[in-house]
Amino acid sequence: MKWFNILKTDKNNRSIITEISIRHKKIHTPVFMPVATQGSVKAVSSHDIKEIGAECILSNTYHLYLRPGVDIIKKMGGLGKFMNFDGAILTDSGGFQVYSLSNLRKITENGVHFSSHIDGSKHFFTPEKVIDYQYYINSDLWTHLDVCVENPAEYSVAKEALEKTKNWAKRSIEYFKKITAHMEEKPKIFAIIQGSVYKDLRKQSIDYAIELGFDGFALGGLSVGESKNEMYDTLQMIMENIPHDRPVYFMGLGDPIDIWMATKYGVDMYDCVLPTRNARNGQALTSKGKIYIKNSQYKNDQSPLDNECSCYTCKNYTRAYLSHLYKSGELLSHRLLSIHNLSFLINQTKIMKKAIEEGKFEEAFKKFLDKYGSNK
RNA sequence: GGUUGGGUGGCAGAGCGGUCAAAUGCAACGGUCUGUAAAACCGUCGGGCUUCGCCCUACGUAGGUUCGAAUCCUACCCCAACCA
Repeated sequence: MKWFNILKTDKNNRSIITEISIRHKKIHTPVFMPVATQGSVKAVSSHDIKEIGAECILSNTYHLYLRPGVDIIKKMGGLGKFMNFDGAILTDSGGFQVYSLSNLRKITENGVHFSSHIDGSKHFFTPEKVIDYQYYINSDLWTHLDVCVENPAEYSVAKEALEKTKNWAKRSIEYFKKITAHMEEKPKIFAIIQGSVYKDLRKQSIDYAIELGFDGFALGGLSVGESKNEMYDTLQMIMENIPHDRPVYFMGLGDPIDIWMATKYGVDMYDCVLPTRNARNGQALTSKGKIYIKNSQYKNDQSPLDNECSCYTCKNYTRAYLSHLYKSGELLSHRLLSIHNLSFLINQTKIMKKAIEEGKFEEAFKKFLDKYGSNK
């Protein structure tokens, strides 16, 4: 049986629903994957994650390597057992930390030298080591070490980053094949597509990923400084050049409008810190747009965060209470807002699936925008 | 009743002749966040305007000294501690 199955495509655009089967777990796309950087979707328990309906979460090799250490995770039976989550787990390679911790690292041909953001200690990541670490973490979907550059990037800078990324991709998949050869239930590995906003570079990146035989495409180097229009243009160009015979994952996308848009272009998978981070910072996503729960207008508001939402938070608590919790610095506000925001995004993907199923994606998208508002 | 120390913006609390519409913190108000170094960060915060500046009202109250007072003097009103 194939592990990646296309269930339905919309006639008028590239939106698509698929089913991914990975090591006895199923992922239905389009899918939103909550981010559990350090083996925890911040503020929510694994029980909450399941209840929210997340089929897959994303964790981070770099962070788990530094703390608690991948050896400990291995000893605990892998990350799923460690954090008591039985859904699928995708791990980011640490490539994003190459970008976000740019002042703490040095890239060489062979890998990346890091100073730990925790204690300053020195570490060296190679493509092979990162594969090893994911083996210890025992995630289901792996990514290779890549070089992510901030936008806007000079062509030469983007090209150089891509060259390294390609080189590392090759080393990664070769080592991946070796290390997973004995495994009965093999994980899958995604290529990270780089190339900034440059068409020839992106094309080259895609072609090379196909040539090397990666299991999926992870679109990197987007939503890292470029304008929305540039991002959409680049995405469209990428999607026109990508064969959809394997999953396409847009790394780090979480704005609801962006997810709708990317799904229209054919993307299957998303992850983002936005719903959880913004929840902790007092912002709730609703079908009528985002709201700041601390704003004075909500302190007397007896309605739920979102009338159209049936998450645990919306079923049980008022905006007035959430406003009070947030302003009082009560930790419960983080949990309740995180549960809601994650539920909101996952619910959006459900709406998308249904619409694609019925061949009405465009209408559903328009309906969403009409209510949500097209202002960011 | 006496002595001493105080009364500063919503609160706490600096300032003790001009650079003060008044530090700082909190509160309040608004915003940012896209493969998490984030329960973080950024604005605004006396009023009014023709708003990269100007005008008005303000540091308990009322007078006074001074070119100039939140800052010095006098009286009064409060508050705190101590002494009768």
